[in-house]
Amino acid sequence: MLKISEFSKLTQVPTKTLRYYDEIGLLKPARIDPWTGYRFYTVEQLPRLNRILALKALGLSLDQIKAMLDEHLTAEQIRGMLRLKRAETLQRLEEDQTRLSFVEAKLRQIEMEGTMSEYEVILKAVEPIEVAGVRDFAPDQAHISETFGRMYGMVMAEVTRQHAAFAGPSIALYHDEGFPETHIDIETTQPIRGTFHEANGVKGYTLPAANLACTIHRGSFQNLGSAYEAIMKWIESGGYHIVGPSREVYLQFDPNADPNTWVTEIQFPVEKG
Amino acid sequence: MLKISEFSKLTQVPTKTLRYYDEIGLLKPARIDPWTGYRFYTVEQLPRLNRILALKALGLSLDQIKAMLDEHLTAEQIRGMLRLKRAETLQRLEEDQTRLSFVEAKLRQIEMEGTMSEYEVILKAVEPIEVAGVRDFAPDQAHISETFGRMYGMVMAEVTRQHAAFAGPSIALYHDEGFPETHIDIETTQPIRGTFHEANGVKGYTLPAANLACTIHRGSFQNLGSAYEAIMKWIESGGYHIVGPSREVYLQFDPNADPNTWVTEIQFPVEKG
DNA sequence: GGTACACCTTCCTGTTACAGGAAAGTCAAG
DNA sequence: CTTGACTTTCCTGTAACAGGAAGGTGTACC
Repeated sequence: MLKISEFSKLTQVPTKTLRYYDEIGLLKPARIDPWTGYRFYTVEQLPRLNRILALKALGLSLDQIKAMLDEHLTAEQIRGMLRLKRAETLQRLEEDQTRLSFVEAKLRQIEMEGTMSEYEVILKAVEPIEVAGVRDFAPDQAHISETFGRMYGMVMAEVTRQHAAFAGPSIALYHDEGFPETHIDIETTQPIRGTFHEANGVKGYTLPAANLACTIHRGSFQNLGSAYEAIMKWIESGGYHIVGPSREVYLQFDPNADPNTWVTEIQFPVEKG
Repeated sequence: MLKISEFSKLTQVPTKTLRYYDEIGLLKPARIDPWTGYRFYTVEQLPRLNRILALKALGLSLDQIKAMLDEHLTAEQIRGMLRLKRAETLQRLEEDQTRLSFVEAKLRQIEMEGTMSEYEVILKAVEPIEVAGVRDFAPDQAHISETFGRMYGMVMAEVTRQHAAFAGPSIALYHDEGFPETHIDIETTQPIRGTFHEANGVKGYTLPAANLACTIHRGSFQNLGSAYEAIMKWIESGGYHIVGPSREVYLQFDPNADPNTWVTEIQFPVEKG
């Protein structure tokens, strides 16, 4: 018969933990003095405690351990729990690996620039988006904004004509990889709710679901470049690659207002590996 | 001005989380209607939220993020936090790797044997232990127990003669690697408290601190073999290796009692890699 | 026999980053 | 005016304990 502190010294398990295991019924003392309430353990309880510690080292929860020890599960059930745990561990492993490369990238960046970056890139999964839109070529970089305006006007006219309800800020897509000088393949869309019929060159369709690497840019479009750079760096340092056209979401855009009030989100569909 | 659910849809962050961030002062709404209490956000707050999410993705706590954003730390402090996080992540990564190999080993074992094993092996770190002991050779396997008895008698006699206080169950050490047939290098020790002077062939010294792979065996010493096997398998599957003599701790041993009551812990000092 | 000190008990709080849900007030559409 | 979608605050629960308070116990020592 060992007092709790003796058992604790023997097993390296703190008394707090032993009392907790008693409380949740995972490891009851061999005897409890009914008068003083003192807990007494025996060396015969060591194998059980060892089993508990071993299963805990595998990452199982105390609830699971209790089930494994007390409700003598079938081998199949135990296999199931272990397979699940294996999958979880594997996933956490991969997450931690990307986390590690991001931390290291951020460290390098701070070493270089001496400060936190202006743009923070995050990954988000978006659902498919129903839109009305047009896709066309801008003749060259100098006429992008003009072409855009024309395309956007077409979309707006048709959306209002069909009384379609807006379902969020408008989104532009850039289908080229890189930044070609001429024949720039761009697309202007407006998310809508409800049905939409193709008319006057404006089509109704759905932007696919995607995992997007995103960042937010504030101010005029002239300085979008560094936002794009930040995303590129992020994609590279996380081991991702681009799997579709980039998007620009015009969260706040009024051509008549001060460009400093404009807010744009830049998004690149990416995949791991 | 966006209501909380609109901001939530825009950012993919649940309203619960936004309210929580408000509560802890991490992201206050741009305006709170003083009459209704409704929270209102603006797109200008997106960059801050993005920064929060990006830092969270690096594994930083909300407290740390708050400090980074609000108490504009020096670049040096930020570097420190990131370096710490890098170290933590790296460690978790390694832990998860060994955890994964253990889970896989256990899975294989269950596939083979169809049940949980009798012996569970755990790793524990032990402090140095002051002992009185003798080391000698047993002529062959058949005379181990006899030699042991003689050595143990010597130790006990000298410990009681010097009035040294016992400090735990006695420990045997096996210095050979493998199991030689003759000239077996064994050591018998008794942990004690206080000073001890070498006399009659019994020395006082200290067993070194170590990381030990341990398991508990119940019953007579004849069946110790499978306990040793279990530890060996564990050591191999975890990528450890043996770095010193194995120990047997006689937690409960009375030669006159039923051997089924005996409890022995087997320990191998190990290191990673 | 008293006392100091180590040890034991129960009970309460705090940890992290929210999730679930109840009760009650608010807003816009039909 | 009603309905339904939203909003608020507040309470509880999560996992596995750690820290500490208040009060009872055991024993060694003077």
